[in-house]
Amino acid sequence: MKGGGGGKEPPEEGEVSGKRPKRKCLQWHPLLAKKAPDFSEEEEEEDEEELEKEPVLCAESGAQEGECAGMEDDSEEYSSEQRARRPMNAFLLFCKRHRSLVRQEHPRLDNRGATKILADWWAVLDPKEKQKYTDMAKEYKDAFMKANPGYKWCPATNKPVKSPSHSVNNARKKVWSLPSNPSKESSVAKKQSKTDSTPQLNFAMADPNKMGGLSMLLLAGEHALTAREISSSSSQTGCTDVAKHTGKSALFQLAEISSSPVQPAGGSKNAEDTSSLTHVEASGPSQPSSPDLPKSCVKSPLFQLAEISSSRSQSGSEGRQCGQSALFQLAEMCLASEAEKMEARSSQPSGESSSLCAQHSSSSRVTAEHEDTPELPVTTSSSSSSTSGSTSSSPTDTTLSDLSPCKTLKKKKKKKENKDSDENPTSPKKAKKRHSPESDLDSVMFTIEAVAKGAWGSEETPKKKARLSGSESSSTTDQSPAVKKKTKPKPKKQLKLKDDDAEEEEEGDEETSKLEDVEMKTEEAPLTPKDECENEPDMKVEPPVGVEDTTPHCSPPHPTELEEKDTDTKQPQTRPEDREQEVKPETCGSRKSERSCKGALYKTLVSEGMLTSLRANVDRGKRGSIRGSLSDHEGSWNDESWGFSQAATSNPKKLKKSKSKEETTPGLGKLEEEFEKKFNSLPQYSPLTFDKKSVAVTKKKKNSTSSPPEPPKPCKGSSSSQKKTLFHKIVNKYKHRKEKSSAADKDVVPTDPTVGTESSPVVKSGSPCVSPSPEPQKVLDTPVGSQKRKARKSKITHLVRTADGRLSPAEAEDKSKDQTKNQDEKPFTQETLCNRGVCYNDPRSAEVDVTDASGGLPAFFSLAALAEVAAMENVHRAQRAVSIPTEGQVKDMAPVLISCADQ
DNA sequence: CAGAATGAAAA
DNA sequence: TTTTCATTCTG
Repeated sequence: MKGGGGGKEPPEEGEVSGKRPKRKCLQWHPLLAKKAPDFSEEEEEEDEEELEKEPVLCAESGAQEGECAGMEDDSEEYSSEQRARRPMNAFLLFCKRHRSLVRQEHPRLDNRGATKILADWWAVLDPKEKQKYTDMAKEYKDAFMKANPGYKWCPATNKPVKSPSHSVNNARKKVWSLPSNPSKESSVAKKQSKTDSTPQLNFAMADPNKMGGLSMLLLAGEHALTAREISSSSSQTGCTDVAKHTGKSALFQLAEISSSPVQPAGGSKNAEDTSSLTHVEASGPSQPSSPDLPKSCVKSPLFQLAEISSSRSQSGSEGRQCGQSALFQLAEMCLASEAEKMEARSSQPSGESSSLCAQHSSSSRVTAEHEDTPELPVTTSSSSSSTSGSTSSSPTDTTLSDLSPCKTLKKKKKKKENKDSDENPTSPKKAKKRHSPESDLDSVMFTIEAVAKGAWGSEETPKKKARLSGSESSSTTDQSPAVKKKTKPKPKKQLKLKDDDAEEEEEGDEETSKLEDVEMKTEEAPLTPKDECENEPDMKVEPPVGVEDTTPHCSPPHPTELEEKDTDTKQPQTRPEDREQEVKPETCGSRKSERSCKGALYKTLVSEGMLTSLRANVDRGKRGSIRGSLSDHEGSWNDESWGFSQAATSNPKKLKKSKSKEETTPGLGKLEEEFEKKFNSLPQYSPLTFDKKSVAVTKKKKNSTSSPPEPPKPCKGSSSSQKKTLFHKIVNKYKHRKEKSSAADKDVVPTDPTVGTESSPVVKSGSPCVSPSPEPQKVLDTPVGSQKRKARKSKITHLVRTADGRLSPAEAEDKSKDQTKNQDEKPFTQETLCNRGVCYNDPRSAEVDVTDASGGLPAFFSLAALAEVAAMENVHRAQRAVSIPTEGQVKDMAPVLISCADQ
């Protein structure tokens, strides 16, 4: 990463200090390194990763790293990173997957606290579930090792050994990327090549086509264009910028490709699109590349455009022009057949934009675009639809295609779907949506701008959302996006955006478009066989994304939940888009440097929560919906997936990076993607389950039973019945734990007077049920700080325990903490149960809740108690947001309550 | 940057 | 057995 070929340094810390900068970097692939050098910080990593892939390809083709990979990796990346990060263990995977949930539940809780909770959860987790994570971790590790044959866990020691820079670096790189391996290994391993090769190859395979093709195209185009650009043609201008960023574009492409996790099929649409694009290009500006592009390349054109736009954004003035040009290009591409028409149109816009370029104009446009925005999605869908006629059957379609490419492509890729069939259906829709030609242009522009801004990620996310939400989302929009936003459980991520109240309208439009997309997606989904499973889950997940939890767990409350979900989903969707819109204007308006703009925008978007929310939602959704089913299929992920992942992942990366801090998500390279996929497939347990568990535990503890630990069933399964089972399991586990901890229990406090309070933490926005908080209870039950681990030196201090077994001061402290937590958390537990059904949204009502809590439910609540709680929650909600009718909620809650009671 | 957790690997 | 380090991110 860091090093990336060219300017890699930039990236993170460059060499960071000797060791790793700490950045969060996931294990993205080193491959990317090449490209991005210039770019900035955030993207750098991503880009690099993406780029890496390319290199990888090269490497594969040749000796491996040969040039690209090897060089880059070795010299730069390695040096900078040194070694890949060690693969996460099961627990870490679990943490990664659930941390967001925990945080949501307990917004105030800092990570450490979250970690503790997670540890508790982990402890409670059923063996089966745990096993899943363990297996995943193992796979991950195995894959990693394949990639990095000689990888040593402890670099430090090793470091000294080799030349500091290289050897170490090598190790460091991301394991994932193959290329690195070879180089790394060079010293060490000689061995690896073969095993590694396979995975790598996969990478390479995917990459080369795409990457090479794209990059080549881009470059060629750039050159050609550059010359022209200068002249003025809008479209071409874009190219020039592109040239600089080509690398990036390549990355993007990769990313996109990668993003399409699963199937290559996605290419099909792309291919068509590309073809259209190619035509356009050919007709227009640069002739060269387009024809060559393979299907895989197809996307590339779009990407290129996007990239271009992005690049332009980065670059200052030129960038602007470029951006416009990019838009034009896109339009052109789309229009391909209609190129002429398009050109005419484009020319106009281009003239405006290009001349003024700038953002000034952009701002105005943006506003206009907002209106149009809805179209975009539509367009996207349409684009996908137009499979057959690469050139684009109708102008409208073409336009649509333009927009869509990004999104559609990604989606498609993921699915791998076969192109045509899917596309066809969609196309009609697209056509519908498409407004006037002009609008199309606008939309295109919009998209481009978005891209430039960094919306890319956002765009993607929206897509996902769309996908997820699918039918659901459609309805949802209305509700109260505002509510959630406001609520924002977690301040940070999700909601920065808040600003956007006004945007709601837009959102609605967008949603509609999204909906369409969704439909498209849905259609597509079926197509892909393998993916179907995954996809579906994903789809589901997505919807939830917006929402906090997916409901699976909470089956009972459904009605309300559903509504809420919808709303939630909406929000998320809206958010991103909103964000984009908002951002755009801002960024556009005052763009600073291109890059900064882009990065900033992107970040903002992400930070705002679009990304995060997405991620979180996704996770939840997956976990909820998928849970059981998905978890297992990892199966092949090692080689295949890796390969795949490598190929596909890009999107996520962006997200990650951008968000990296926040969520992390995808970011990785292909591997990562795969990894992520798998990761996502891992069951996510809703807090509820834990809560229940914890609750149960607490109760049980009291009882003292000795029930065996068995775990009942993993949560995965079904909701209602499962709940109970889970509950029991949990209880059992807890018992065990408690037994272990024995003395500590006291603190726990089964009762938790506070119970009522916590709902707020959940905040999360509305996540309906789930999020709420299981943790607390656990905390309560278990001594929070898991003292399990021996204390490390440093830790030891606080651990002191009295001989009695009672809390030592230290423990007392812990307990106190716990109590505090309890207040926050514990209350949740009970409430959570209720909540889950209820779904409260209070964003942060913790305070309020507390008051409520004072009322406190008894540890176990009677229905009445629950009802009260629910009522309170409702009230809160009403205050905040609104949307949810209290009465209705209450009704909804009833079932939930009942369920709780049952438990 | 420490630290909270768990786990895997290395010393 | 003890250390490192993987992830995440607040303070």
